[in-house]
Amino acid sequence: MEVKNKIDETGHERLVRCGIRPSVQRLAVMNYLMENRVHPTVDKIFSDLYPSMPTLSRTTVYNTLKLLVESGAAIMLTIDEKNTRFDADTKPHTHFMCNKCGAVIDLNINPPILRGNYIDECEILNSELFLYGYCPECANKNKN
Amino acid sequence: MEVKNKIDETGHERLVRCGIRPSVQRLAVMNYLMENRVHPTVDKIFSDLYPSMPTLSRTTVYNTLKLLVESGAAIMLTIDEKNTRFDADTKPHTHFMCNKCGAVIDLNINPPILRGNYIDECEILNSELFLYGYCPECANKNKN
DNA sequence: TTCTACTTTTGTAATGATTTCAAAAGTGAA
DNA sequence: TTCACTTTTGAAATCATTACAAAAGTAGAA
Repeated sequence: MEVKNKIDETGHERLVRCGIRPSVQRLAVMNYLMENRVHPTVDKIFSDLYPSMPTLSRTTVYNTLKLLVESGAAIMLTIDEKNTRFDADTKPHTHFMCNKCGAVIDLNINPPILRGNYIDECEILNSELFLYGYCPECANKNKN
Repeated sequence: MEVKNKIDETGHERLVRCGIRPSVQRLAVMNYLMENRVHPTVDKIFSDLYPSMPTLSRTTVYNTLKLLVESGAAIMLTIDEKNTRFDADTKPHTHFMCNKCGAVIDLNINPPILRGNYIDECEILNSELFLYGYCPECANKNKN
């Protein structure tokens, strides 16, 4: 079985590879994303980093995440209607969101890779497969 | 070839079938969605209906769309990061958004139907396949 | 080292979508 | 017609995100 979420780069290496100058703040956000694979929201990232970086600004987190996504160092997920979420895993994979607790989880099924195809004359560049339902914990609670 | 977006119900029938009392405003929103299959945003729906219903409130459009989605009379799409979009077609189908002009289009490919399956112990209730790229018009413009 | 130009961060204010809420209007049955 | 209930309305509040300009940081040249 494939190792899930394997990362063979440090945050610093990822930034440099993607052409991003590694400032303290950018490194903190990049490392946070690589170490916390729960698809965190902006607010989660900010409030987790803030205690150890009390001068950190929310705007910087927004700026940095935008830069990471534009440079291909992370991806943005719109699976959660309420908040944008971010993921350091840039390889195509499938996401699941629990309707009850809101957790966003990576699933071990491959999404259809359609990049480069034309469907109904539309040129496909990328695809997202989002699944919704109950996560293992909430599915169990539901049975009782 | 399958007829795309075939509708065999009136807006009134759809509301009743879904257990929604058909007020003037609800009927207007339901009919608008059934007649305008472009996955409109809340604001688009409101501003198109407003001229012929000058007492209509934006809040009513929000309330009504929420009710339609909860009752299964429409679906909500998070394909567009900026605005929630709505679709009267509740059958599983695939959506495409143009990276350039922002148009959201139905595609003639079937998304994987996973309802009822368990994947990585997650109970799947529904799925969304979102594709991004260039729509026919924008793909052509790109070539010049 | 100091100067200078450039990049990045910061905090506040603005924006825009959505929700809250309570009053007003509408509806339907007795 | 009254009464209880549902729905609509519009204003205010909320919340995520963006704009912006000042402050801070950085790095190379003199």
